[in-house]
Amino acid sequence: MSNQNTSAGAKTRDAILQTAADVASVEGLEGLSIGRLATEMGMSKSGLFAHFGSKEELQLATVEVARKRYVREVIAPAMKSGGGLAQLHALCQSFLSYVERRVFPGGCFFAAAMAEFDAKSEGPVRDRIAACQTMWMESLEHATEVAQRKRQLRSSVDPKQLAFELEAAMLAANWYVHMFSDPAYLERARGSVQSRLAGDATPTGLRVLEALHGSTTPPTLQQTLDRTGQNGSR
Amino acid sequence: MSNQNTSAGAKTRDAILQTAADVASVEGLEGLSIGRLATEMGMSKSGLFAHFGSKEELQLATVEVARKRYVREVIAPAMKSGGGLAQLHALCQSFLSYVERRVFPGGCFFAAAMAEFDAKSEGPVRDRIAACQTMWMESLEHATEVAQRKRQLRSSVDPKQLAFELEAAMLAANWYVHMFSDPAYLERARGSVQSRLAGDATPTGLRVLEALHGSTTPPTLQQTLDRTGQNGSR
DNA sequence: CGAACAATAGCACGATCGTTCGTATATTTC
DNA sequence: GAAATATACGAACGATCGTGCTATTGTTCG
Repeated sequence: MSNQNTSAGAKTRDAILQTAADVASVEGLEGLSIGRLATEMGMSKSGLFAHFGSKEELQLATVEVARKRYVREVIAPAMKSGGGLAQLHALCQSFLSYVERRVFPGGCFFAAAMAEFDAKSEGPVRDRIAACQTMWMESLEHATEVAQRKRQLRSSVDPKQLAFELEAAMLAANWYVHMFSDPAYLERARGSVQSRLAGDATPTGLRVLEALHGSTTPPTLQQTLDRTGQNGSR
Repeated sequence: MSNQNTSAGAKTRDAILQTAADVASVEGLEGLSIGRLATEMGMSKSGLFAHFGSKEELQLATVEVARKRYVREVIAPAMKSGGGLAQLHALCQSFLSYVERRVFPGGCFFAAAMAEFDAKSEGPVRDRIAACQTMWMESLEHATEVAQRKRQLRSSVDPKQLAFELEAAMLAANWYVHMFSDPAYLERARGSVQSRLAGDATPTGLRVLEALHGSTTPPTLQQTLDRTGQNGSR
C-alpha cells in the first residue's frame, strides 16, 4: 500500500523495527537494548537511536510493526473466510499456524509482551499491549456473536467465555511448544478448539465445521454430534 | 520442618530469596538486579552477593524458594482431598485461589518464568523452570489417570489433553486478571474447569463433582448432566 | 556548483550492571 | 582469652545501559 514513498531513512527505520520485533519476541521489550540492536543492524548506536529519540518510542514503534505483522499474518488471512463460525474457526487456525510458522522467532510477540508487562505498573507501552490484546479478543467475540446470529452457535453461549477458552488454548500452545520444542501442543490446541466449537455448535454450525476440514476431524466431532443432536438450538 | 537450625546467615539468605521471588514475579528473573534487591533489603550489594556467588546461583535459589512456596500454597492444600477427580478439581481450584490471593505479587511465578525463558536458549535456569512446569503438568495428568481408574472420568479421555486444557484456562486467567485487573477472568477459568471436568465425567464422576461444591454450580453442570447422562461410561 | 537537509557516526556523560577484593565486626570454637 | 570462622560492608573494576552533542557524510534541489 504505502510502500513506495519510503525515503532512505524510513526504509532503514523499518528494517530496524522488523529486527527489533524479532529480538523482542525472544528477549522481551525491556531486554531489547539499543546497543545490541545497533550491532545486529551493523550501524552505530547513536545513528540508530536518532530514529526514535528514546527507548520508549522505540518500544512503541516496535509494538506497532509487530501489530501490523500480526494483522497481516493472522487476522487478514482469516478474514477471507465467511463470517460467523467459519471465521472464528479460521482465526484460531490462523493463529496456531502463525505460531507454527514462527512468524516471530520467539513465539507470539503479543503473548510475550503481555506476560512481560501484565504485572508492571502503568505506562504507554503496557497500555498499547493491553489495547492490542483487547482488539484480538474482541475479534474473537465478534465472530462468536455473528455465528450466534447465524444460528451456528447456541444463543446460550457467552461470547466472552468462549473467546477466553479459545484464547487460553492458543496461548498455552504458544508457551509449551517453545518451552519443550514439541509440536504436539499445537495439535492439542487444535483439538481443544475443534471440540469446543463443536460442543457449542448448533446442527447448522456442525455442518459448517464438517465442511471446513473434511474428514480430518478426530472421532470427537461425530461423538459430540451424537451427544448434542437432540438438544436442538436451545 | 527444618526451620530451627537456621544460622543467622541462612535466615537472611532466606529473607533475601523470599523478596527475590516476589520481585522476580513482577520484573522477571533477568530483570531482578542485585543492586535493586540489596537496596530493598537494606543491605550492601556485596554483602548480599556473597550469599550466592553469581547471579545465576541467585536465580536458581530463587526458583527453589518459589517452588517451595508453590508446593505449600497450591499442591499441598489440594493433596488433602481424595484422589482422582476430587483431587484434580482441587488442584485447579487451588491454583486459581493462589492467583487470586496474590501469593506472588506479580501473578504466578512459574507462568512468568516460563514466558520469560521459553524462547531463550538453553541454560540451567531455563531447565529448572521447565522441570517445574513438567512436574506440575504431571500432577494434573496423574490425578486424571487415577480418576479414570476410579471410573470418574471416561477412559476415552487423554490425560495429557485434559491437563493441557485445564492448565490453559488457568494460565490465561493468570495473565488476563493482572493485565486488566478484572477478577471476572478467574470466574471464567473456574467455569472452564467445571464444564470441562463435567463434560468428561462419568455419572459416578458427576456425583463427585456435585458433592464437591454443593449448589454453587451454574446451570451448566445440570445441563451437561442432561446431555451426557444417557451415554453411560462409554 | 553550492545550499539545504536528512541520515549516520563519533565521542562522552552519568547511571547501573555483575563481580572481585580487602577489611571490619560479630559469633563460635578451642 | 585467643584463634578461627561466619557475615557484612565499602570501594572499585570493566562493561553496558540510555541519552545527549557535535561533526561528517550523502542526497536533493535551486
